[in-house]
Amino acid sequence: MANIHDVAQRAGVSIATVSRMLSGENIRNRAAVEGAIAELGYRPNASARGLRLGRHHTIAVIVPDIANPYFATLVRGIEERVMTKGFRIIVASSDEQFTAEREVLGGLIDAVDAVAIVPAEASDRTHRMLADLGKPVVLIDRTVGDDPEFDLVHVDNAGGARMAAEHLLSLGHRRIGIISGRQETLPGQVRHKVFLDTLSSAGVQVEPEDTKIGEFTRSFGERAAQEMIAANTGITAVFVGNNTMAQGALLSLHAAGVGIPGRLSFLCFDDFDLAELLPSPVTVISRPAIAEGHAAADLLLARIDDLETGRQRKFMHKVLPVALTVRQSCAAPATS
Amino acid sequence: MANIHDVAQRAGVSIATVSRMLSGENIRNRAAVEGAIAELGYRPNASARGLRLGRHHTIAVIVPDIANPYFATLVRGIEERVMTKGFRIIVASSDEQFTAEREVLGGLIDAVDAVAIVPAEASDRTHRMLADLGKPVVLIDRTVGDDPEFDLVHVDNAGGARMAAEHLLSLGHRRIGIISGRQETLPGQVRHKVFLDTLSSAGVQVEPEDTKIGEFTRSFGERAAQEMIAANTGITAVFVGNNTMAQGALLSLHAAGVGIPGRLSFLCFDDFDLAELLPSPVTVISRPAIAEGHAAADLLLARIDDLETGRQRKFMHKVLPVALTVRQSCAAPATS
DNA sequence: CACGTAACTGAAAACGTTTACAGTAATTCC
DNA sequence: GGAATTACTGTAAACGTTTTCAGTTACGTG
Repeated sequence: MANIHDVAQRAGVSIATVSRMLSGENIRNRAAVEGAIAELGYRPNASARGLRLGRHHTIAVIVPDIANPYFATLVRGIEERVMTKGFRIIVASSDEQFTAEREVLGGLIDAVDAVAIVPAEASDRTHRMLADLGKPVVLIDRTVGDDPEFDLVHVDNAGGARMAAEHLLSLGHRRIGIISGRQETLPGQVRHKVFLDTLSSAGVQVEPEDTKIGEFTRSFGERAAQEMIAANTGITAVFVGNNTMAQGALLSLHAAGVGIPGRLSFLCFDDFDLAELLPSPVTVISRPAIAEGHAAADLLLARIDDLETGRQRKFMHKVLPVALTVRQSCAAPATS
Repeated sequence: MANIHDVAQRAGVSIATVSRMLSGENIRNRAAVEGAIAELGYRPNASARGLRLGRHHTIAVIVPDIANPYFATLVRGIEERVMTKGFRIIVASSDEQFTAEREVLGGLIDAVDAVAIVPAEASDRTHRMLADLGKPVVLIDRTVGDDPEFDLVHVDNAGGARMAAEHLLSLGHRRIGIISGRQETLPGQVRHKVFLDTLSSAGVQVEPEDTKIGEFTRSFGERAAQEMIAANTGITAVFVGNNTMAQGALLSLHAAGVGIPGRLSFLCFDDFDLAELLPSPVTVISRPAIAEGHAAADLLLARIDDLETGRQRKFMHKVLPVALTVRQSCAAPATS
């Protein structure tokens, strides 16, 4: 494997001249150096460059679980965008554990230029940990602590929840259930609150027994739906806070023979594969995961650029639009 | 950010002594060094270590598309396993392009210890490119070139295809269609061939007009199913070579109002989310993506170990079992 | 006590690259 | 022609870590 010394010797110049040419400076005998590089198949050593420059052209991407389709798509969006600028991504799954985040980032922070993270916790300790990294950070979907010390990208949770509530109201639903994610997370809290507030301003209240709050997991969705079925409180519609919980809830409703939308209208935040092929194709608030990844990447790349040019810029808060995708899982409540 | 010089100064020893202690050697004043490390929050610089050692504790993982649920799960399996050995993963999506693979690997090969790849091509040029990397490589699912110069992990394509054929035969199907992936790829070829051979040994032939071969994509699946519907040759069952194509085929069949299994029995290789919730829950050959990732990681970690101990070992070829998961998309052909 | 050995130490060099500084040659201007 | 300026060069040091080699100290044995 050829190094810069080999190239310099072959071209009859110093290693400094080779390096300069690679950095875009003019040199006298460009042809000889280019020829040597091609003949030797030379590529600069990334570790050496990173060590000398303190810049690695690498982004750390931390998500709860790379196998989750939403996060996988988000990562794809980030990858696509940073790749166009010669960057690559290191990926790690946190399993919603702060300790995993801290461990991973501690071990690789001096080999990356910036961090994109879907944080496990909204806590002050996460806030501090991220601030102490001394690298640009973009939060995705969720906030940490109180100070606006990081860039943030998220979808229009409020707008989506409002659309969901209005859709169910417009169909005539008045006894409505909700399955929400953890209230310490931005998506969990905002979707929940805005859905309730929108109903409330139309004079509709969601009862405590019709409210389930827990993890954004499939198994929680299953359990929540099972409990609602068992409680049999007469809800005619349910709003589920994300697609993973919704998949679990659908399994339970199916197993219990609950007809959708005949007995229960069903609407969830986030789309998922084959939603349109289910017995009652699911009405969803759909979001652009790829675009969200692109937006996060753009914010980080801009931040990295700022570091090099010495520019100071305020923290950005970017909100991506969502859309109501009406399929067939919602109908007016049965009159009997 | 503290470096090893800071630690050495604070502990009153040389940097060599600090380094030795970190490498597990005995030193006289261990307490002082450990104390200095803790007080300064010192972590070794990964780039410097990698440069000096030529070892990075990093694995490159190249898959066609990280947003594809199967590959995302595979990557998760790899991540889980290598992480237990202090390794991390750099991920890139090739979009089934050799040129992307070559570009990505060229840029990061000196920053990683090994490569796990689902190659875009079975070609000699891919074989050569991977061999020239001079690092351990494990192929996943697909082979390259002819020589067995790499470790390989794949699922039991032959076993799965055989089970699929036998299942349809046992139900009495005699006019059967097949939608297969590219024949230059191991999964595409083996699943196709063994399915046909199994039918053939029971005296059943698949007609050319009932055979569709193309990309392992959803859109190809859609198109293939559309063509089969339009051809209306009277097939009573179809076997689809993977889950992505199957999802596309299901969309087309649904749109055309083709009843499953009433008019057409449907069976595919690979499972997918919510398969059991479809109007006719899909019968699949299911495979263990996480376990496949684990197996690939284990082979690579063993290879890395070999490099350090100087051990020579033959190339491994690991085959993971698949299973027939019977749901309700297959029935005996209608008698009318 | 003298000698040999084991255990540890620090200085220096290595890994591959970038760049500051001093030097040289060529060009331009007065 | 001489002085100033520009454009380029190579040497040496930097980045943070690991490890070789030479040196020192402590211990055990005859």
